[in-house]
Amino acid sequence: MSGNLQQPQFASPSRLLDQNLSNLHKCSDTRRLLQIHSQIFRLHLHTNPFIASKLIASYSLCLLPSSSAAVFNLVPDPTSHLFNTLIRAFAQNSLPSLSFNTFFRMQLSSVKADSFTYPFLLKSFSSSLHTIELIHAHVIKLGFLSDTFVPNSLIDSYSKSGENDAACKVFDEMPVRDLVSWNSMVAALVRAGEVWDARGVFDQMPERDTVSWNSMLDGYMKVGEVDAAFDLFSRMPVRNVVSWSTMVSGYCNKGDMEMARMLFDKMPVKNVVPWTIMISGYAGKGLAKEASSLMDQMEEAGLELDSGAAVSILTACAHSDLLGLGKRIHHTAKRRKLMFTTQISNALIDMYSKCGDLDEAWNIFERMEDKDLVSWNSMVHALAMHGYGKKSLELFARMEEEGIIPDSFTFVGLLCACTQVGLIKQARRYFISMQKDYEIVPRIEHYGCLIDILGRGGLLMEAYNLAKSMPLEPNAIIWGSILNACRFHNNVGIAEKIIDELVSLEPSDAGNFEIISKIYAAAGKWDGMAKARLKMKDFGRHKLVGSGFIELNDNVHELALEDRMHPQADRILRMLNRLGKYVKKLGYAAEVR
DNA sequence: CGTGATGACG
Repeated sequence: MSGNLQQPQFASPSRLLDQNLSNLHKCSDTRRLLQIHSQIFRLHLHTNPFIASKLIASYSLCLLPSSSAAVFNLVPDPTSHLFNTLIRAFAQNSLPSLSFNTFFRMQLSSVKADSFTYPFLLKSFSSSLHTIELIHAHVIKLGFLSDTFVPNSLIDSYSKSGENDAACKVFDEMPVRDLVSWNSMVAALVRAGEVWDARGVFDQMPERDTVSWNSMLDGYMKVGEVDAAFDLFSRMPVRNVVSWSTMVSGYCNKGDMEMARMLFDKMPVKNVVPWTIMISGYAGKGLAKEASSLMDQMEEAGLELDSGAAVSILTACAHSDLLGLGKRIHHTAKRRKLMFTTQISNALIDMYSKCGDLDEAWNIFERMEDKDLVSWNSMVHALAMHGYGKKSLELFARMEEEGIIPDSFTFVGLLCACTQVGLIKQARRYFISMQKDYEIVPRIEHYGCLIDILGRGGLLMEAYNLAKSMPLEPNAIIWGSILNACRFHNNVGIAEKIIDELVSLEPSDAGNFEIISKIYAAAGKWDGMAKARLKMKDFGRHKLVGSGFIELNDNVHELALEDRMHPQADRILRMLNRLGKYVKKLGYAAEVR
C-alpha cells in the first residue's frame, strides 16, 4: 500500500495500457484493441515509440495493416525499431510492396537499418528470387553477414524459393554458425527432399535441439521412410507437440490410420494442430464418422477451430465428398466468428463445388469482397465440372474485364468447360492463346484436357498423335481418356496401339481391361476379348465392380453395380427407377452399355 | 529453424 502511494498517479494508466497491449500480442481481439487504442489516444500516449510499436504489431495480428500504418504515421521521429515493426506488419499481411516502401522511407529519413530489418524484408519477399538476391547483395555491402541473424534468414528465403545451392553457399561461407543456422540448413535440405544430405548435416551438428530432430522426422516421413522416422522418434531426448504431430501426420499421409490414432491418443499435450491433422486424416480417407466424432471430442476438450484447421479439414472434405462435415466446419467457423479470409472462402467454394452444392459455392463466391486468382479459378472450374461450360467461359470473360491475369490453373478450367460444351475449336484457341498471350507452358493437365476433347469429338488419330508428339511423357489419365474415346467411337485400331502403354502404367487397373474387352466385343474380336477378360481375372479382381460412395448423416454408404448388399437396397432401387423415369422425361438419354 | 493450410487431366 505504501509503495503504491509513492508512485505518481499518472504513471499507472500508462503501465496498465502497456500491460493490456502485451496481453493482446497472443490473440487478435480487435474490439479490445480498439478500446485500448482510444484510451491511448485520449492520454496522448500514441507518440510513445514503445506503445506505438505494440499497437502496430497488434493491428497487424488483427489483419489490419492499414491501421498499423496509421499508428506509425502519428509518431514524429520513428526509431529503427518502429520501422522494423511496420515492415514486419506488412510482411505478415502479405503486402511486400508496402514493406519495401517502408524500407525506402527508413533510408530517406536516415534511420539506419539493423539486423532485424533485413530478415523481415526477406520474409516479405519469400517468393521473389530476384528481390532476395537484391537484398543479399545489399547486406553484403553493409557487412551484415558477419553475424548469424541475416544469413540465417537468407538460407531460409533461398530454400523456400527453391534455390538450395544458394542457401548452401550462404551456409558454407558463414564465419560463425549458431543452432538456428544448422537447423535452417537441415530444414532446407528436407524441403528439397534431400533427406540423406539432411541427415549428413544433422550428424555433423555440434549440438541439437528438438527442432533439429523434428526436421529430420519430417524429412524421413516425406520420403516414406516411416520406420527410420519412428526409430529417430523413439531415440530423441525430448519430444514436444510438434514431434508427436509430425509422426501423426506422417502416418496419416501413409494411410496408416491405426498407427496415427495410437500416437495421437498417446500424446501428452495436444493443441489444435494435431487435432486438425487427425480429423483431416480421417476426412481425407472418407471416414466421416471418425472425423466428426473427433470434432466433438476436440470441442469437448475446449479447443476451438482456427483458420488453419478450417482450411485443412475443408480441403479433406472436398477430396472425399464429405458435404456434411464440410457444412459443419462452415457453421462452426461462422459461430466462432472466424475471419472469413480469402483462403477459407476459397476452401469453402471448392468444398461445396466438389461435394455437389454448386449453388452454395456460387453464393460464397459472389459474396466475397476480395476474390483472388484462386477464387476465380475454383469457380471457373466448378461451373465447368457441373456441366455449365458456357457459364464458365462467361465467368472467364468477366475475369478478364476485371483485369485478373489468368494462370495455368485457369486454362485447365477453361479447357474442361470446352469439353462440356464440345467446343473443339475454342479449346484449340485457348491452348494456343495461353502460350502466346500469357507465356504459360502447357502442363500434362492441359494436354490431358485437349486430348480428351479431341477424343470425344471423334478425332482419335489427332488425339493419339498429340499424345505421342507432346514434349511430356503421357500418363495413365491421357491413355485412359483416349481408350475411352476409342470405346465410344468403336475404334479398335488405335485402342490396340495404346493398350500396352496403358497396362504398363496401370497394370492392376481392372477398369482399363474392362474397357478393352468391351471394345473387342463391339468389334466382334472375341479372341482379343477373351485375352482381356483373362488379364482382368489375373489382376484387379477386387476392383471389378464399379461402386460409389455416398455420405448421409455421417455414415458412408457404398453401392455397387448389381449389388443388393445394402440393407435398404429395395428402397434405393425403387427411388433410382423413379429418378430414371424423371430424367428421361427431361430429355436425358442414358448411356447404352 | 520444426507440425495442420485454398485451385488442375479419366
